[in-house]
Amino acid sequence: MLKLSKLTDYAVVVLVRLGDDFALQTSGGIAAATGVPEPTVAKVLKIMTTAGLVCSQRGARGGYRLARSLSAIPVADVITAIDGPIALTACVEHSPAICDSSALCPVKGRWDRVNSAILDALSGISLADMRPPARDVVPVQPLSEASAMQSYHPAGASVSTTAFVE
Amino acid sequence: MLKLSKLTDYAVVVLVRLGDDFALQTSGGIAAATGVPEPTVAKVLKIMTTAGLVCSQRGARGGYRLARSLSAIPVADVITAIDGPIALTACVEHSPAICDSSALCPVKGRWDRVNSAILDALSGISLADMRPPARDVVPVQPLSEASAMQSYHPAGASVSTTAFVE
DNA sequence: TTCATTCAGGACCAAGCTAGTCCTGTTTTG
DNA sequence: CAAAACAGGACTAGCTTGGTCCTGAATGAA
Ligand code: FES
Ligand code: FES
Repeated sequence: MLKLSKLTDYAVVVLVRLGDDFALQTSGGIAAATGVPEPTVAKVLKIMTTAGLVCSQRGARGGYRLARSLSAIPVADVITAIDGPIALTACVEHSPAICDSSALCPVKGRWDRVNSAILDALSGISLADMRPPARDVVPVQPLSEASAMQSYHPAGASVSTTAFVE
Repeated sequence: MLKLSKLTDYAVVVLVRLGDDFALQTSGGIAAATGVPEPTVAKVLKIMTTAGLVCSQRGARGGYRLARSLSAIPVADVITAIDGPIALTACVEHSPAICDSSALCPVKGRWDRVNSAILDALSGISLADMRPPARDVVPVQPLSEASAMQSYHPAGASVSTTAFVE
């Protein structure tokens, strides 16, 4: 369906939030600030850490911090981190899948163009571009447990619903 | 995973095949010519007909024919026909889904730019560009110069599926 | 030291979607 | 009428995603 996974959507929200403050922020704090469920925030941040987009600090008073500035993180990086390499079809290079019948295929190698066009588009937009123009930055909550969570639950924040009618 | 559905891949193969001949072609014949399983070809063609990309002729000696020339069919149209409107997230304009929490969402409306970048990329490439090199006369339009376009990897590039193998 | 805190890394399961098949019409030709 | 081909769904198995949870390791503070 040419859609992004929900986690990617969450990731952008979380990363943008991280970009609001240089101090270490805990996953719980981010969850509280963004309204994204804490376990999900944690999951996203783990992935982001593995991908090298954020740095983590363990232990008490630990937390996360951006590894680079928002403007240095193209959207493509976030997508790649979560969804894996951008490969529209199994036949683009870098794709993990291998085509058995490249000899027969009439469109062999032809998706690469399309794929790189999209890759270029996604590489040209950074997370800084995803940040709200002038938004009231919610101050980092030191520790207050994430109880008063206002659920942001992107029921629509992502592509979940299936009401796609032309 | 930011991937296309398999059917879209099939559709391109089938449409390109249709573009090889102006005569009516039956789904069975196309299946034989492309190696795509006949039921799948039929399914794809039905969808294409509904979308108006091909014309059909019922009855004995019936078949399918392109409604427009390959060069007049952007890849975006095929994707839209099969996967529905291109909407990376539920929050892009034109998306049928509605975001409940647009008031809270930190990245509200920010995906639109990403989405249209991709839409532009996909609209700028036509099926004629997807034809095998031998018949490919139309140059691809550059969308953004990001670069070193990744040269195709002839080997290993391929659509998928074992169904292609006889 | 000992403990609370916080991240790391998976395992796990339910739900939704995709791919592929099949079946029952309907239209057209001969 | 019979055969050829498309029209339009219904249906199911399998995969992927989303979301939760559990155990363990690192860190800092009491
Ligand atoms: S989640 Fe809908 S506006 Fe962002
Ligand atoms: S299907 Fe693999 S090269 Fe086209």
